[in-house]
Amino acid sequence: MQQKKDSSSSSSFARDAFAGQNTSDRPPLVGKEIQRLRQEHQLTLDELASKSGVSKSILSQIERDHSNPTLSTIWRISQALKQPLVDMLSSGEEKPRFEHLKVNETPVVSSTDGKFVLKILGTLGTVSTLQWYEFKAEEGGILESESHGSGSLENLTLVSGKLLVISGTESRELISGETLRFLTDSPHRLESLGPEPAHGFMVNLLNSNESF
Amino acid sequence: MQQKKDSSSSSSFARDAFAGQNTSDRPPLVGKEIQRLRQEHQLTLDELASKSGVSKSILSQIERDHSNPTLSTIWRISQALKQPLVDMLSSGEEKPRFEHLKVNETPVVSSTDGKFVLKILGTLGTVSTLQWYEFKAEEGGILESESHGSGSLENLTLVSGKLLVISGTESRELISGETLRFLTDSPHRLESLGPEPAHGFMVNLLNSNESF
DNA sequence: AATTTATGTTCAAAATAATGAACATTAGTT
DNA sequence: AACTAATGTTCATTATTTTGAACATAAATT
Repeated sequence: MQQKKDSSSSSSFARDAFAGQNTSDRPPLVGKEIQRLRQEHQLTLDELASKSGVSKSILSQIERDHSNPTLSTIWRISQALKQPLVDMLSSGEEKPRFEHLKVNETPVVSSTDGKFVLKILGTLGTVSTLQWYEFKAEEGGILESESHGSGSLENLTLVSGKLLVISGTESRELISGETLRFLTDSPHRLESLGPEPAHGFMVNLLNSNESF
Repeated sequence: MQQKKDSSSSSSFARDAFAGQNTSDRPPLVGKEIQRLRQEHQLTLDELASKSGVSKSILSQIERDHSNPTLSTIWRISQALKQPLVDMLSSGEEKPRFEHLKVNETPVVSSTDGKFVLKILGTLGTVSTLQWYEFKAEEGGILESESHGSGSLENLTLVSGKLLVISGTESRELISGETLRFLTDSPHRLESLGPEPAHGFMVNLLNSNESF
């Protein structure tokens, strides 16, 4: 069962040359994204190949969008890069429209007793889909927040101190240097456990997925 | 690599029998989900085949998880069913409420001399449009970047230290507590002026098609 | 410069996903 | 029941992905 094997152009899949923004009438081009992630993790093709179990050569082709990977292949790569498969695919796809998203609820940040201080570093445009903050909280400082709407995601990185995070029924304890991401489609709460003040960084993506 | 063309079980991919919840150590099983969507739309295999351009027979196999579809195949199906590709894949995957990155799991990038260290905090879901970092740079540490594309915006907040920012022909000096936003549609460079190490956060908005 | 070392790219072969036609099965009609 | 229409499954073939090894290229070392 062989046939031609045109060696120069390889598969008919390759929309040659570039891997720009997906204009939404073609499957997403994951090559650039995979390459970016691999390099961020400081892995070579060989290393990623052995981590993921996907051969080096096909990795090379996928990164250059010369191959049309199989679901299981993409999945194994995403595992090795510790990246949710879905995120890897959505990178090029429909870019989050920052334009008009209905803000179903303006996030209310309630600082209880002044022990929890939020510095608002930035918001994107007039539409609140993205906000980021620096926070400092002395021992016992508490920040309680309402739901930010379904699909919203909070990203915490702790520089120093200890922080207890409760979302829904679950909770986690964060120590210095760690990062935690969690859904904020329900009320949640941050508490500085001390003894030294908690200091960190927070990025909120609101309604990032939409889809409803 | 062995083969054997076992005709009855077809590919080695099929994890036989069921397509239940993905326990997250296998690629997602999309069969059930695709079948559900097709039936919701009241389409027969023939109809979906002609709408999607994917052959009826492979549709049948995919629905029963007897095949390991190609990215382009899944994409064509998702288009025909008017379903965001990403949603189709995530159906089975139970998304963890929390993603907890321990200290040594946070990807780190550093300059060649090791004086400028970037911790990559987030690339979730928005990968190509939004990235954020924590950085630490001892005196003399330098980070040089290419253009991030037109319309890209970089946001720096300095927690401590002094930082020189050069973008294009302009430059600014940042001191502790200050925030700077600037366009990164040209190569740019950050330099820690010391004497104490520069420490801060960086948020990059890439190519946000926004009119400026 | 010559040799290694590290990294990415191509090549022939092998595994397997995709196709169209034949087959099977069910449901509806006469 | 027998016939037909509708739907889904299997089969042989073809088209492509995937692999491992050989190759290319650049960077580092002798």
